[in-house]
Amino acid sequence: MIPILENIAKYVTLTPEEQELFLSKIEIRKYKSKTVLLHAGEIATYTYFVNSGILRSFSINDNIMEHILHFACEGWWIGDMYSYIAQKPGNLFIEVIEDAEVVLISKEKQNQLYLEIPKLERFFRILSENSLVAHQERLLDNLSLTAEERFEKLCKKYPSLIQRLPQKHIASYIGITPEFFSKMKARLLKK
Amino acid sequence: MIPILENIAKYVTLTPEEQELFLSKIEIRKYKSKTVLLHAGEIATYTYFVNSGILRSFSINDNIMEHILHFACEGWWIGDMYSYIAQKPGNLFIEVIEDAEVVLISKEKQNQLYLEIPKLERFFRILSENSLVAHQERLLDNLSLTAEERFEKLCKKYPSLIQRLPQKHIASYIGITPEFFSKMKARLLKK
DNA sequence: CGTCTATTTGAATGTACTCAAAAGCGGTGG
DNA sequence: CCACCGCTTTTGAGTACATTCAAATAGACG
Repeated sequence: MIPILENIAKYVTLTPEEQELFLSKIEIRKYKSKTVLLHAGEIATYTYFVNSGILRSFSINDNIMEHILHFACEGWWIGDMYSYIAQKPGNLFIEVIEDAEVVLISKEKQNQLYLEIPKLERFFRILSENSLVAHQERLLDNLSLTAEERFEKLCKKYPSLIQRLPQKHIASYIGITPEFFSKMKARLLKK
Repeated sequence: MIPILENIAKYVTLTPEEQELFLSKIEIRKYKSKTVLLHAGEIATYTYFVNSGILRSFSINDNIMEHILHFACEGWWIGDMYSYIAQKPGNLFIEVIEDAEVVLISKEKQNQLYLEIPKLERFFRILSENSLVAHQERLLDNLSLTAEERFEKLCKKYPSLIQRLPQKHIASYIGITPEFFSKMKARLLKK
């Protein structure tokens, strides 16, 4: 079974014809690690679904510090939502962390799909709602937990993903410097 | 014009009949300041749209510290999205900050509306997407900016709302203690 | 094998927190 | 109308969590 159709099937049921139509609108591409699919300042043309590998989205402030918004491995969606929906230059980079096979949906094709398969409107509504809930939780975690607690929570939530990420990226995701992350880790191991 | 219909009209066009149907599914209630519309631990039955006044959503950790997720004044939506979509006990409180008139939509009625007026599926998709973008930006702000910068950004973004909020709530929203907020404010005034 | 990047370690620093106490303010009842 | 009570805001001292900068070490990859 095609992963992206499985993903859609979690929330809405497409007929075989609809599935065919959907597949005719998407592209599948492979990317090597470190490839940048979207640069800050560009207008996002695509939303991405990951078949294999890992992607990340991040912003850079003062041309120095990277801050990771999101990771996406197998079965996850990723993109610069702001730029994609507003069709204005965004602040996010989308980059490959681990060699990846990615499904691309263009804004244009997605709008066609909304009209041709109204069920997809529901699907992407549910997707947005779930993502919103996750971001709200993460926001509250950042407001209320220490770096150590945020790290432990992340480990419990995505144990297998953590092991595939360089720790500077984990540090960036939970909002601390790589140096502090290293010290924190040493402290945790002593327990 | 009825505010909530105006809000919907921003993104989708309802026929007069659809508007009537929509209005038949909602409730309008008035609440005094400090009323709690939803307690943590309860299952959220409603999503709220604010006609007048101000509401806030927040969580409490360790039974001590409050952390504000969201404010909503005239024309804004608010609720415990997690609890509402999962229909499980949530972690958020929804409370009135300033005497308010609120439109309530129940989960049940909303599901009916999705079937009766598919355009609303689109409307709430767009609403979720916009909210997601706002939360992503706030998350990145919390990762990359100092409390002072977050405060200045908030002031620029919602100048009129700020003036209606007690500063302990602003402090909580940007993720600092009321004491530190007070000191920070004194520092900013000296400039 | 060498180069480049990631991680570790340490010292000094900064941002924000905790606790405590005082001052300010707002609403309520007498 | 004012006095009081409770809550919010301010101020200060001491502390904790996390950063910066620098340098050493370890790892990854061509």
